[in-house]
Amino acid sequence: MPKAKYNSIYRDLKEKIETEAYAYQEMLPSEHTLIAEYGCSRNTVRRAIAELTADGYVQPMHGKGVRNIFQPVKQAAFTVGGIESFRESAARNRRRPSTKVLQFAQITADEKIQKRTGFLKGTELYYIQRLRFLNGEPLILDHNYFLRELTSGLTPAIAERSVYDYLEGTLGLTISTSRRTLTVERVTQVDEKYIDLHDYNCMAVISSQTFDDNGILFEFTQSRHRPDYFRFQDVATRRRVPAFPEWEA
Amino acid sequence: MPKAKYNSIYRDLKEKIETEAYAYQEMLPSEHTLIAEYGCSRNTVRRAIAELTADGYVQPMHGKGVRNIFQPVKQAAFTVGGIESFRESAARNRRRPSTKVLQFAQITADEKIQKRTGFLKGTELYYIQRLRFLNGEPLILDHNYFLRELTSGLTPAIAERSVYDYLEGTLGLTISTSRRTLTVERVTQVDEKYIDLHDYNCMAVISSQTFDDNGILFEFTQSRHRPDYFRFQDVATRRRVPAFPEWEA
DNA sequence: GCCGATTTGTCCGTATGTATC
DNA sequence: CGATACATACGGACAAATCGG
Repeated sequence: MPKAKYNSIYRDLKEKIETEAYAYQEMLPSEHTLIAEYGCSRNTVRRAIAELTADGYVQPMHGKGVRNIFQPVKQAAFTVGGIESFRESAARNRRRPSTKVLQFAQITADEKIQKRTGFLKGTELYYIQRLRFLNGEPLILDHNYFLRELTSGLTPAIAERSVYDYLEGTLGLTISTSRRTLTVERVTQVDEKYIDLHDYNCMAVISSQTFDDNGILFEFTQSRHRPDYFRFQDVATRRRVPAFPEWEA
Repeated sequence: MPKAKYNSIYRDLKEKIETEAYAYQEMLPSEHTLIAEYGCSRNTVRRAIAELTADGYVQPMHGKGVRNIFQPVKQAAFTVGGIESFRESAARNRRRPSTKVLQFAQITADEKIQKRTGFLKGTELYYIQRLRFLNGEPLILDHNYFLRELTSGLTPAIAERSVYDYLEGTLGLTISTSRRTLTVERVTQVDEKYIDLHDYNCMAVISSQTFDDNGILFEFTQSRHRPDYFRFQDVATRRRVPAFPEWEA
């Protein structure tokens, strides 16, 4: 799908970095060099580099060059940036995924659901509760709410396989932005029933609202992870702080 | 610091969105309109919009316009994107921060520290252990390792006030990228000693490596948060899956 | 269904500023 | 100081998606 030039340059550089064609801390070729190499404009090279920066792969330094700061992840991370289905994320971590559907229902949002999920009261939804296994061990409990209007035809069989494949492939839904919140919550009776928690009394919880390309909220999911199999990674950049004079006093 | 034009447009639009000058789901003015409004080029407007998109504030739709998808956070969030000092983050959440220094030492990295922090064996470091209070309640336990070579002159007094102010202000260090990992870990004896955990037996743990603008790792921090006061937010975007040849047929 | 107007997406070339060496 | 490198900004061109007539 993305055959844009900046994207192919981005992927090419990314692969070179990952395969250590450039050493850690080494400078990448200058923009000027890359322009010649890829036969494109400066803007296009800069855009590719901007994406690598956002990924935490490189660090441009004014007047000096662009430094490779990529370090391969030693330990498998469960969740990293982007929006991924359970199957995609399991595959990235080389684990065998499987799913058991615990509940599958058609419901109508009430006040309580509105407050939790963001779907307005009266909205027609699917509610799905699923247990997720990695290499045969139950580790994640998912509660999904899907907007029926945009996800019609969902079945337990699809829920067991891959909802995202169905939505993107069969229905042609375009998944766009997702707003996620990560918290740590006490275990519930349902958690305890299905997941062997050892002596943990907390779960790592990712709550997310997902929008399609029309900006319509079509999914709310609460994904409850057993702590020891949970890891979330992120790259942040420093922003200059705007100034709050009253603190200085 | 950032007096760049795109940045002022970004901040202006951001404030308008936050103060609901544009309603949720409403379209922003078109690029053409914004160009006239701000008296700048199209690229400059587009760059500001790109930043708002990365923040999850808006969603550009090809051929249609740019939609406002910002929803104010109901519950105070403790940690969101970016690199923030404890004081900055407390202020953003309108809480009164205070800090007690539990340990302050000069150490040399050994094998174990190298493995945990990424500092090579033999590196001269400061090790600081601090207890963080919000509105007088102890909620966070921080373990910091700073590279002495780049952070010389640190004292317990500075550690109690603000290390970042000292590094950025006095030393002129420029903080750049940070690689963070979020996990949930069992409480330690030290956690229990200083933080009233109720019956939680886990902590939310953010481990981060921070680099300066020369790409040098100068800080490793492990920040252990009491679960009920912890919240992490994120906006993700769906990346097109690279190759489905059958679609092209 | 076609066409044209609007809007965003991609790409180019150029100019100027600023930091580094 | 000049050369090199990245940062910002401008203006223009064409493509692709959407919408209304």
